[in-house]
Amino acid sequence: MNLFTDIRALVIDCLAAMADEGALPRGLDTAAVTVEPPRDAAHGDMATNAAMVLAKPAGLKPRDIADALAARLAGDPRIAGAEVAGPGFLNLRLVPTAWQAVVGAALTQGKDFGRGTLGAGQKVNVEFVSANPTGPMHVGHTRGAVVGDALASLLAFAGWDVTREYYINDGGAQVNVLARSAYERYREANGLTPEIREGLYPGDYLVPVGVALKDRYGAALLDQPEEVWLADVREFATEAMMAMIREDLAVLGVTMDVYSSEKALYGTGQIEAAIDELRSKGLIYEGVLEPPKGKTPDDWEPREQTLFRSTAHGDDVDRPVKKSDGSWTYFAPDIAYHYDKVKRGFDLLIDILGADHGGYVKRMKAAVSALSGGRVPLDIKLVQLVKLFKNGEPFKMSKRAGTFVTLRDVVEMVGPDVTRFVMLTRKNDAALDFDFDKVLEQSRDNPVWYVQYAHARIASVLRKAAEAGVDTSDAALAGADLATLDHPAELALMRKMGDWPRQVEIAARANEPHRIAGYLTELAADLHGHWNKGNEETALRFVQDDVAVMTRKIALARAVGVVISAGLAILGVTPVEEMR
RNA sequence: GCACCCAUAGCUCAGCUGGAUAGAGCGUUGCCCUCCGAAGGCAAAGGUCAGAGGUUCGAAUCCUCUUGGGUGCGCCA
Repeated sequence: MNLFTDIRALVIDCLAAMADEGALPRGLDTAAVTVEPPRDAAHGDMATNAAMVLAKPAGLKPRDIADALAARLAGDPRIAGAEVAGPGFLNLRLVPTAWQAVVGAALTQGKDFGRGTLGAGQKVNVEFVSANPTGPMHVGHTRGAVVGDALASLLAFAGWDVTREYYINDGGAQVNVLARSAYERYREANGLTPEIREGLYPGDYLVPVGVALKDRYGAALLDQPEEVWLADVREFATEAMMAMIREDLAVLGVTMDVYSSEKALYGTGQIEAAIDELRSKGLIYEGVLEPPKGKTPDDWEPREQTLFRSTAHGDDVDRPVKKSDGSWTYFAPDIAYHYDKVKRGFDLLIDILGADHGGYVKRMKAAVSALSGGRVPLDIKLVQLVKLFKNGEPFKMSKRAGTFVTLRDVVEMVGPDVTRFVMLTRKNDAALDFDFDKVLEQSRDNPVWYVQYAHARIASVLRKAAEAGVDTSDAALAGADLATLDHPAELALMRKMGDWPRQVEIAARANEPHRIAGYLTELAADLHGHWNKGNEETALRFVQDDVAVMTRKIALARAVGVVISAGLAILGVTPVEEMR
């Protein structure tokens, strides 16, 4: 149930009825009509802009439309009052039972409360992490992983058919570097001194890979030329890295539906097919690119290349798909990969990338636009970097070459729940400060703690109520008589809960899971505020002497708890029953 | 040089994809605190939404330009 869409539908119905009676012209476009909570709660429960939006096309004064609409809306049993305000806003007040029904809905629907139909079952592919399989995941990947996973959950909750996907960059030069690095560790495992030359990966996470290589090959690969061992070692090392990455993701609570391999695109004709598809649309040609103005590389020389006419689909310059030696650029397999996603029938593609890939956005959108004939939108979310702090001081791990702050480090220090929540407190395109101490702090300004504390408090009163003989099952609470739950503070809390389905929709529409974290923080603040009011006004407390009274109060508390846990579920955070 | 992102209270940030008097937290100031669960509560002060134009009934939000920061710019992915 979404009270806001319900009331909006009512408004639209009333407008249609007014048109039938000649009070409004027929055929007005009502798409811009909104029903939202007013900025100032004193204005009422909901506000609609209908009169202002329609005034011009209808050739009427906003005031006149608003008056007529108000009169008509007042006839609905859910509407307790409708008054015109400001430039033509129509402020609505709902009868208490309308809000009390939100509590009932939360209790009956449980974790499904707020689930929406915005996605209408359409297929969306969320590609995220896609870290090179050359080492453990670091903090930057962590944020991408969390944002992608939460976005996927959010879209699923909003009615999309979601696929979580990881693209393994196992086809480029960097996996050869990995192989050479692993080979040195293999030599080391055989008692030789490794030669970690400049440009190789020095991290000691490859030491066990070297040992494993020795277990498999013994000394057979020693003193052999690279041609002999490169492919085998590369495959072995890549698999080892992917196993490690999967474990890292598991630690964070992320499970992918599909792992796609770049390497698998080579030699199968898929890249050629994708480029041919573009060629058939006249978007592939041989040409020479201009050097970028103001920053000409030292070794620049004009070169004829195979180019994709991405400018025909909104890019700034055309992009090469083949290197000068005739091999594919990294862009070519990416085109093929996205072509594959289009062919798999997705209605929407989302890529989560690091902000350093910003220059990549336009060309990829151009490619998807061209390959899908404009059918499939590609939304690319750039995730900004995470700045680590410890006690307010910038935090760096030991300077030893090859060591950096890994996903594993972060999760081991603060736990997956805190990691995830904090990563979702900022919009993806803004840099995030992550302070190892502050995220564990038990205080008002730590949103993780604040939201969890609210949930724990609710769990606490539920336990108390159960001890006092209240049946605290959701089914029983849903049957409580809520009619007397009409204190302004209680109704305010219900209004906040009633906004939950709407927040889900807003967040899903914008592909912005961080909004869920923001909403939960607000809901927690309201719960705590309500709790504090109970200190003065005992009638507002959840725990009451009279069992019947307590049952209704507990129903309200539990309903808030349901919304918090539904929200946390989207973020992938486990709600706690008690604070320790 | 070009492209993309960012700029909101002293600090850290929200801000419903155009709505009413721009909101929280921290910090500051002043009161109150044996209260279901302690890790506080209430209130006040604090703003040229970087700047200038424009679109609109209405702009922090959209467009243009300027300033200041970040990222990227053929044969790396």
